Amino acid sequence: MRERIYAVIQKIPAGQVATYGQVAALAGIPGHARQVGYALSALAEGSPVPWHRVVNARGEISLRSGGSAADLRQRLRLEAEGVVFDAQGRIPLELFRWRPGSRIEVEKAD
DNA sequence: CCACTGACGAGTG
DNA sequence: GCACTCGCCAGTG
Repeated sequence: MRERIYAVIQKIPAGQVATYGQVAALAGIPGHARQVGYALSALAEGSPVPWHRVVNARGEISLRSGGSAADLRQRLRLEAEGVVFDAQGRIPLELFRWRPGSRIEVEKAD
C-alpha cells in the first residue's frame, strides 16, 4: 500500500509540490489523505522518495507530532528547488501545486 | 482479533 | 479566516 503512495510521490517534479489529498487521489485512493501522511511517517531517511514535496492542503509543511528539525530541512530543500514561502511560512499552492498531465512540467521545453 | 493512533481533507457555522 | 466535527483505514501493541 505504502509502495503505491511512494510511487506517486516520486512522480512529483522538482520545483513543485503536491498535497496529501492529491497524492492519495493519484495513488488511486482519493479521500485517503491520512494514509499518505501515515506512509510518509513510516519513511526511512534514506528512502528514494522526495517526501519534502508533499505538503498539506494549506500549503504548509506538516510533520509528525512535536518539534522536529525535519520540517526545516524540508523547507530548505523546497527553497533550493525554487519553491518560495510567503510571510506565513506557507507555499502559494496556486503557483506551485503540481498539475499531473500538464505541460508545465518542463518549462524550458518550448 | 480489539482498541488506539496518526505528515489530513472537506464541510459547516 | 478560524474552530469544530466526521470520515478514512493501515500500523502497532
